Amino acid sequence: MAVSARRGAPLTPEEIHSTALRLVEEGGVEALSMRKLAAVLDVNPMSLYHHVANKTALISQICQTMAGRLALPDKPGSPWQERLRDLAHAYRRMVHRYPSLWAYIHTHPETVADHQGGIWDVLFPILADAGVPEEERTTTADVLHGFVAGLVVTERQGHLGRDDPAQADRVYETAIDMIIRGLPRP
Amino acid sequence: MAVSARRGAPLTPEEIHSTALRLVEEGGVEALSMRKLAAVLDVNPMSLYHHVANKTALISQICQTMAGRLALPDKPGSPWQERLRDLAHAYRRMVHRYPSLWAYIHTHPETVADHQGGIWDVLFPILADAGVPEEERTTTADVLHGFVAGLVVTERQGHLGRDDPAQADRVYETAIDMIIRGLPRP
DNA sequence: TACGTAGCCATACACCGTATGGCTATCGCT
DNA sequence: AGCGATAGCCATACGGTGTATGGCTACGTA
Repeated sequence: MAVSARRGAPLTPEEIHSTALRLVEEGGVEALSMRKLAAVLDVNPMSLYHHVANKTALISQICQTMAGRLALPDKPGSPWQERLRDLAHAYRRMVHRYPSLWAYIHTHPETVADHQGGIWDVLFPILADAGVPEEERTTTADVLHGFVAGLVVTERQGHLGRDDPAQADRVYETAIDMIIRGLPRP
Repeated sequence: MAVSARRGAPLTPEEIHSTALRLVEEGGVEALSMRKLAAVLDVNPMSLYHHVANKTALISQICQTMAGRLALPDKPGSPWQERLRDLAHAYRRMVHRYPSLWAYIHTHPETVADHQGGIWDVLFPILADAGVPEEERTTTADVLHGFVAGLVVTERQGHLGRDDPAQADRVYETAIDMIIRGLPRP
């Protein structure tokens, strides 16, 4: 199969994805270039294109592997308020781990498929328990997701806890309180 | 002064900013390049650098001119709920007008100075009327801004009103309701 | 043994931002 | 009037980007 002269084994999509994700974690999305990635993998840049359609497809794929790493908590017995809070915290943790990639997703929504798997499977039952009627759950989920996403972006921008990370935690908590307070219809 | 051979008059920063903003409105931030801008202005690319420090400075400047175009409503007599709603709508209108530039700001917060002028001067009195104690107003403003920004981004991504723009209006309205409901402490 | 093909690579193209340095026409000053 | 400073413009060049094109090698299968 004409394996690379410099490397022993042939490339695998997994190897490409993980190293690309590592590059993004280290230097942001703008630090990921096909040439640099190829250099790290010790391969000619064009060899990547035998395993990846193009750069945007690659980013989309590593976005999905990142989303797959979202640690989803759900304690079915607990009240919906607590579960919603846990979910918001899990979301926050993930954004803090991959801030740059997350910003990319926010401006390129097409990279992530719609409303299936991951967060949504956890969020919908929570909304059901909170008394949101079924026909409103999709949009409510969208609104809540928008709120939390905007909140985390704001935090990433340095506001809410400019100096003190403990204060950021507190502000995040009270913001979640606000959401929980606002969710039930009067 | 050795005016351009091809143009009659010398370049002005205003001309550069407005044409750059036009390019961004038409094709997004990624469609703005110094070379294209120079071509539109019928000038050598390097001539731009006598009026603009570099590309990011240029973008930062057109961000500010955009922010200056935010139509800020404020009816001091009305209740804070109504004024908050008006502000959220003004924000939404602006994001819809310059979606790409807005996304850029969200991922490059350094482009816009902090907490002075524009929105904040209007938002702070509203929060005061809503009974938010002074020492919490900054973070509360940040949280609310995060909420609304995330909401609009979500809308821009096609959710909340996928098909029907009227439905998007309705959902936005109820989301603002939710914020207003959640703002006062219990 | 012959062939298809999977994997790799070298080259090239068009684009990008911008550092460098030189040209010219105008202004203020002597 | 003469002259230096300077504002505005431009040509060239460097290092970077994504990727189209086409050719090479070595393996699996028939």
